[in-house]
Amino acid sequence: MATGRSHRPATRSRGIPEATVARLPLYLRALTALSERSVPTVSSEELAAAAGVNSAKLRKDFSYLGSYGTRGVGYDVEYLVYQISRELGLTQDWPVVIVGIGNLGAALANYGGFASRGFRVAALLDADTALAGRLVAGLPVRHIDELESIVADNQVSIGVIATPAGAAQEVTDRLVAAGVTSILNFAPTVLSVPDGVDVRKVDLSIELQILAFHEQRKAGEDDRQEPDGDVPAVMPA
Amino acid sequence: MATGRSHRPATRSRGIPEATVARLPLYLRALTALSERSVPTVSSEELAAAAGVNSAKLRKDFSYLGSYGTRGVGYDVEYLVYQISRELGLTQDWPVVIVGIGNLGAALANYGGFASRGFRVAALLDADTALAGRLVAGLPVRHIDELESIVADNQVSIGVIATPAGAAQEVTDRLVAAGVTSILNFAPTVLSVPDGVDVRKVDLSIELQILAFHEQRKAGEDDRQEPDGDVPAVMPA
DNA sequence: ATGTCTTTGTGAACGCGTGCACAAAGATGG
DNA sequence: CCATCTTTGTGCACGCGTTCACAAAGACAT
Repeated sequence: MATGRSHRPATRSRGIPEATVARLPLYLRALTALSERSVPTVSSEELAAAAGVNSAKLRKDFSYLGSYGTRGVGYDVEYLVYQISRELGLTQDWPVVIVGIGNLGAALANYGGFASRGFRVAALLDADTALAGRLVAGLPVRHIDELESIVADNQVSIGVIATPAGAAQEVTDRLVAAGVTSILNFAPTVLSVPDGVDVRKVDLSIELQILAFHEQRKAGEDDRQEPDGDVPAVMPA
Repeated sequence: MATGRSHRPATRSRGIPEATVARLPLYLRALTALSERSVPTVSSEELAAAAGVNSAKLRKDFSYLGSYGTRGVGYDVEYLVYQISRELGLTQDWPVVIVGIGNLGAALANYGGFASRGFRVAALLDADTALAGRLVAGLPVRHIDELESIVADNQVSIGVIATPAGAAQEVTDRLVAAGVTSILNFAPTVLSVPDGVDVRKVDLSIELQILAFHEQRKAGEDDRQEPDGDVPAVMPA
């Protein structure tokens, strides 16, 4: 999982399991593709294949939405797109600030997947005064000291942190103090936030390390290059 | 979780639960920080706090490694760094290719967290001939048609996909055919791969949508702006 | 109207992950 | 050597998530 949920013990939000919520964007993406091809209906089997999940799981997920499929036919694509979008809150506009306009921040600013899903980049912020005013993805980079006023003026509730690890906690504190209640963290640090603030993290290096673990295991099955056992009884120094 | 595991039903790799594997990089990061401050030992309580997890969970995780703490004292930092690194396969060198050198690909190429963890960027590939030869993070961008020879010559087993969604499956097929068995996918598509190939995905937009869901729920608790009920008995068209 | 066929929605069982709580282990001091 | 104190390692119970398998629902043809 490229991600960890907040520490709170799996708060089941309004009866919709967290695991289901995490899959809704996946379904939405597949459904949007179908919608663009003007496909009127899909069966749970087809949609599950497109989303890469088990069909029973998909049906159960939709049952939490109180979603209405038609037995013998399937689900109405347009209706489902609307339902899921509404459930995820994508029918409203979410202003977002991105802090830290390095390579990653610029990539995020340019990422098309945001705008098309109801997310609007309200501002790009960076501590580097040399960057100030430069256009990235058509938006001017503004200085971090404008954070508080920008968050307040635009009613920003979601912040994206793409700063170096060292700056992440301070930026978080300022975002939270300014009123942000959801944070997407790309910096490789554990952020501490008060109750009521959600943090999701994406760590590029962690994902790669998990892959390396499995890769090593695969290699070890074919030819184990390790002479001694896998769990040697070596004592620590 | 920003991530989904491969479809295979939770293959417990050599007795180490998948959930534990996903946390090892987290522990490693915290331990590395302690190591740099020359801290000799940590208790499970301290380390758990630094990693943002429950201490009992951490102790159980380490018990899978056959790890040796000392009762009454804690864990030896250096020893644990070594153990986890070895377990994750980070003591060896992992050549990686990055395909798609747009904003995101460039960000990944520049990301310091890779090199410091045993990952070496063997090559940057892009289909755009205009990019060919340009230096990104000190490496020349090479044309996608060199993929097969580069993978073979460098024994690359891990590929990172940062292309647009439309190109991702084709790139995947070529990577797999060339011998890559682990893929980290940043493109917003479901990739199909043969058995034995691991795929992990990171979808920036999905994370944001999950945050939006919780954000909406929070807002709904204070003042519900929706006049009708949350689960209206509206029939599909 | 009736029968057949497709597909949904869900009851139930199972397995994994989590966290409590405690016994065992070892360090430390007298 | 013994007592005390700290911290690990884990047995156990609980809850969430997943999957199977099937009954109910509806479409469609005759």
